[in-house]
Amino acid sequence: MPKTLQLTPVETVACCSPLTSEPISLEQAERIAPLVKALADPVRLRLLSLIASHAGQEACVCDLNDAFELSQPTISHHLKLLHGSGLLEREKRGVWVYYRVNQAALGDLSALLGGGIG
Amino acid sequence: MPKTLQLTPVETVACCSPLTSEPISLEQAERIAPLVKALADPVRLRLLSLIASHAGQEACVCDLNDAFELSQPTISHHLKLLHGSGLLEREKRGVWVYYRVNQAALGDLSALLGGGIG
DNA sequence: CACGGACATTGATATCTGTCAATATGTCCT
DNA sequence: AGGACATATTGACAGATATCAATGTCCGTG
Repeated sequence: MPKTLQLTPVETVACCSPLTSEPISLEQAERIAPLVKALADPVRLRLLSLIASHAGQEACVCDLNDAFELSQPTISHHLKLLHGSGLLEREKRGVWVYYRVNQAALGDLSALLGGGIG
Repeated sequence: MPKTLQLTPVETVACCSPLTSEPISLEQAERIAPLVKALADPVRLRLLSLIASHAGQEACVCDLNDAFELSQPTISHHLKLLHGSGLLEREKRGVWVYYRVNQAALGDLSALLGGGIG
C-alpha cells in the first residue's frame, strides 16, 4: 500500500485555534469529534483519571480491571479506544501492559475549548 | 412539585479538580460524561464554534440552519442537546431564538482536562 | 514443551444516537 | 381571526456503541 500520511486525531487537533475564535470547518470538526467522543464516557473518564493520577503516571491493565465492576474485555475495549484516539500511550513490559496519559493530547483538547491564544 | 435542587451538568463539573490530579469518582464521571458527550459530535462542535465566533457572540437558529446541509429538526435537536447540557444559553426574541455560548461552561471543561491549579 | 496468567479479539445483543418527514406550537402581520 | 413564518416536538428507522461470554494470542515458568 502507498505510504500515506497518517495522523492520529490528536495530531490533527493540535493545529487548531480555539473553537471560539473562528468557525471551524467541517473537516476540522470531523477530526476533532472522535477525540472528544473518546472522552465522552464515564468509564473512559475514570480510566484516564486513574492512569493520570497513578504512581509514575502509568498503570497496568491488571490494576485498572480491578477498579471497575466490568468484564476484562470491556475494559480492554475502552483502553483500545483511548489508545486509538491518541489519548493513551501503550507499553508492553513482559506479560503486563502499561498505559500512560498523553498529556499533550489532553492539553491540546483543553486549549481547543479554553480559549488560549489562538 | 417539591423544590428540589437542580444542577445542570455544567454546574456539577465546575467543582472538580482536573482529571489528572486524583481519580474521579463514579458519580463525578457520570456527571461529567454527558457534558463531554454533548460536545462529541461534529455538528455540535461546529454549532458551538459558529455561535461563539458569531457577531455579538450569539446566533439565530435561522443562521445556523443555513450553515448546514441538515434538516431544521436535526439542527433543533442538536441545539436542544447543547442547551440541555448547559453549554448554550437560549433567548427568544420575537419569532427568533438566539443561542449564545456559556463561556464559563467551556472554561470549566477546559480546566478539567488541562491541569489547571487543582 | 506444556501449562497458566495477562491481555486482546470476536461475535452476539440490547441500548443509544443522528437523521428525516410530518406535525405541532408560538408569534407577527394584515 | 387568519395566514405566514420560525422553531420545537414526535415517530420511525438505520447505524453506532457498551457490554458480556467465549476464544485467541503472547509471554514467562516449571
